[in-house]
Amino acid sequence: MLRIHDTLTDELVELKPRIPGEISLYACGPTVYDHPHLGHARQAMTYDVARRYLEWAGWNVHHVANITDIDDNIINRATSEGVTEPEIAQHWEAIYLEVMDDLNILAPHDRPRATEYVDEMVEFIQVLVDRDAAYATDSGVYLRVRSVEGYGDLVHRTVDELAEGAGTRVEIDHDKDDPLDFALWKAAKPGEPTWDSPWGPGRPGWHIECVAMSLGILGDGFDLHGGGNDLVFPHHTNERAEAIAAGRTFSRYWMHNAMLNINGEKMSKSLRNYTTVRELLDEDPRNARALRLLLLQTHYRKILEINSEVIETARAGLDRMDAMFRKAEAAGIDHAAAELDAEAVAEFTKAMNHDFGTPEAMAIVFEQVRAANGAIDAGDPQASTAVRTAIELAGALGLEIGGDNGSGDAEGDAEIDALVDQRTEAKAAKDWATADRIRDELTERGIVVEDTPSGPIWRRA
RNA sequence: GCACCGGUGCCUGAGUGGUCCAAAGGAACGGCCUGCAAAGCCGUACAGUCGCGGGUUCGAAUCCCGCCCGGUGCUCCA
Repeated sequence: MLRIHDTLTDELVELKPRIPGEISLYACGPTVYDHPHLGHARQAMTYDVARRYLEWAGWNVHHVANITDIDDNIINRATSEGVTEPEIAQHWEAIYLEVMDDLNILAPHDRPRATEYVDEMVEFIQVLVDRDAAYATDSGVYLRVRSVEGYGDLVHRTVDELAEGAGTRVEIDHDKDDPLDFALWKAAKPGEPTWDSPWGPGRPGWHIECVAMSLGILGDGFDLHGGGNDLVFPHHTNERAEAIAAGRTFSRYWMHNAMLNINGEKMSKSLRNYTTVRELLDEDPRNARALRLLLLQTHYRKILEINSEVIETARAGLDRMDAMFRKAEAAGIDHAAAELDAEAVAEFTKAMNHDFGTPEAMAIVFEQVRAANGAIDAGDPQASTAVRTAIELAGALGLEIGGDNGSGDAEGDAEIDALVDQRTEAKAAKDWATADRIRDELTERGIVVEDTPSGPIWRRA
């Protein structure tokens, strides 16, 4: 039984899919106008892990993640750089996709773009206008928020409580019937990209794209909608309102991942305290896996303090897993065909079925790593099971054990192999001085030599 | 101002009524292994009890009340 924390009810509930055995998941994607930062990586990875686990557990998952390629930020950036909006969007989308790939995040089954769904959005808005849930003014089309039953349910606030906060906006938005109302369609302003509509040329307003795309691709009553918890209000609240006002059934469960902190504060664009994913990967490509491990060791709904120190820590944990893998390979253990440890698999599944309990799941993986190391040292034939189980379970969450930095066929490896052989010969002759000199030389070149019962193996530090 | 979330060992962090005299990873220390290392394994200390004070309960890190501290959302600003 799969249980998740549902934002709407604020309770741990059993996820009962619309179609048995199948889960439809819509995860909000980025607006492409700048470098993705670590917060975007956490968001994407949260749903990547969820999707991978569900698939591993035998569910048939339909994962949709959009690209928002038209909005104020894109227009502003295009204006300031003197280029067109599509140029900005295409440029940053390509970078986003590249970064996601580097992070080993699976491409969603569908990745719709907002600008490809404008017709559907217009049709959707027309329905809202026809139902008198929306009204047109000179500046655009607005949704009557107070006509929507349970508008603030997702944030657990009443409409009046929300209105209290929005009160001071009345004057600014003089066009609106009610300060809470928000734009579904924005009338064209000079120099902005526009599309035709029954209300004149303009462009999509708040979050209508996600409604059109999620319902368009996944259909009414799809299972799960996710995103960062900074989207709960107003973004997801408004999406939900639009769907309800149109008489549609929107997503039936909601999950939201927590933010990343730097020095105790939320990482965000406006605070300018973010690290881009590219910076992290340029520092060391292994950081892609280190970041995944770090995120897995923290529950997705908990704020995580992130800095170079905790990344280093995660990398050390990763080294431990990889060392186990190298040792197993060197010992000639045939783990690929080995059986899984049924008890560990059961515990892992139990942890994951409890609101994606990845920290517990990873604890189980590490226990298998320790068991594997011990068994390999002892020459225990059970070693292959532990090795296989660790690799399998980590792999189910997208973490590849033994993924990189081992000895291989890269440029210069033959030379290192030769040096390692020389050291082995010196050791055989008990010429410790020569052996240590060679090891020092290797160390200087960033190579670590590890002696095992089946001979030396080496890796890049 | 309103609301929400969090405060667990040196660090990152699991656990949300008994199986917890509190997982896992990292760092530290000791032992084994090694020619010496590295890696690994074993063990130890650090949480005298889970921010503080009350309460509920046979039983609380876990529930309730109050307080302190930190953060976030709305507001403001962009």
